Amino acid sequence: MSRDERREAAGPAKRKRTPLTLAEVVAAGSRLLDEEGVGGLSMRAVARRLGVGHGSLYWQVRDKDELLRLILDDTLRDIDVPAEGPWDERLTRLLVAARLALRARPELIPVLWKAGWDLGGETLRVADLFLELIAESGLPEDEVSHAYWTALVFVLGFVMAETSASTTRRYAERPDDAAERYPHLVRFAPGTEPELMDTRFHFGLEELITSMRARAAHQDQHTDQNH
Amino acid sequence: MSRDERREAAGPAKRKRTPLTLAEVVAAGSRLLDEEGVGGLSMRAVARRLGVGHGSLYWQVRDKDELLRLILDDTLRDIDVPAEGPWDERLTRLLVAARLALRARPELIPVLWKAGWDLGGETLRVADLFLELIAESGLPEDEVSHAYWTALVFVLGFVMAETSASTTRRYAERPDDAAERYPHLVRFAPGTEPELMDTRFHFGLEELITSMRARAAHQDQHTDQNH
DNA sequence: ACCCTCTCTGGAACAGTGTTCAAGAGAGGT
DNA sequence: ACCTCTCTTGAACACTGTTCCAGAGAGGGT
Repeated sequence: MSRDERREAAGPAKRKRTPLTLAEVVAAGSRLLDEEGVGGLSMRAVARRLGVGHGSLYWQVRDKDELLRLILDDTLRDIDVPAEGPWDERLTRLLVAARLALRARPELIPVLWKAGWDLGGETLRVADLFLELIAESGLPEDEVSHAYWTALVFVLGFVMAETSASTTRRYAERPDDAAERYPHLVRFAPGTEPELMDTRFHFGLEELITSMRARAAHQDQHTDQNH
Repeated sequence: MSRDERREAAGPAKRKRTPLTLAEVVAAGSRLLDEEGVGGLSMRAVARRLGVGHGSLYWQVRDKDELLRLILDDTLRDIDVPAEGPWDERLTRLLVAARLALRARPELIPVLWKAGWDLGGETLRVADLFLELIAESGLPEDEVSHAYWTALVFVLGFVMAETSASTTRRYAERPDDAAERYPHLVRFAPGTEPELMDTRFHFGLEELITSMRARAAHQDQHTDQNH
């Protein structure tokens, strides 16, 4: 923030090379994350990609952690939702968008986790929108935060599970005595084909929203009785 | 596995020091994880704690990843459930136990994640038990795996969220224009006191199981009509 | 008793990491 | 022309995981 202001006040200065903006660093980091994964995202690699000494990055960014947080915030920028419409439809859209955004860069989930949600403006924007939609459902006030957690946790956990390298399917592939030791795993071993994951996501989402609707209706009934 | 057999076949051999078992390495790793966190859990630190050269560890363990997987498996060992009783009660117990076990060592969640669930015997045992209890609910067969995912994802995401360093509460503490920019966050900012997290966990769990019961009942109805 | 083998140890070495720092280049303002 | 203040650079530091190799030392065979 204060760094940006300094930068703007200084105008379009030209140093040896064009002066290396924060945006460039974040962009390079994002590209590197997409192409090489977290393993390839080192400060030195980012610098190399920008044709810059690795020490220079620390002028734009305090930490590697800060860089990761900025990349996360940038990733959440795309998440949005139509301004009008029924709350349940808008909430569905929001969670679908969140799933897609996180799934594109699942390595950022630990960042979101470690940082304790105390992040950039985009993250806060999405969280606020999230709460707005849930509050709109008509849930009793003290249940809003519960529903928020449940939904948040659902998306986070889901993306984590679906981006898991290999999956439970492997249980069934165990050669030896798998069928005896883990009969239910072998019987129900859940597949992870993309279409299946999609239906599973919407299945869980629908359950979430249905339950919210039911509680909200119950609340309405109560309110009516009181008037 | 094959390493253990080798070890047993060789008998209680005495080398320079007592011969450094796999169990010792895992135990030292676990203690280190508990006391210092993931950051303190380096191969060299484990070796130092055992009074052993760091190269020696690689005789017991292929990787640091393998060590982490063994620690995870050890952590899940405590998870169990009474053999008798109604499925919903047993499932509740299982998920509560899973929450507690993971919460004690949340740093292992990424291990579970990266390893793609393809882990040690304890992990498989728990997953099998998990599926058994869900299947017992009477859910239609193709919905068992859906419910498994939903519940799994709930526990994983929940522990992740609740062990988040700081939390959404901080939103409200933003000094400047937070109330204008994030009104819903400020209004509903969910606290994270331990008791609150407990009720939230059971709230979500109850919703999960209620929805399972409803679907199972629906299924019964269908079955009755077919007979 | 010898010796040989095979398991295991200790420590050096390698390539990599994030971060700090002193030295200095190059614009902007005076 | 100067000085200042921003920014770049590459070396340096303290780590990391992993590999490798010279050996120590016990067990079994002769």
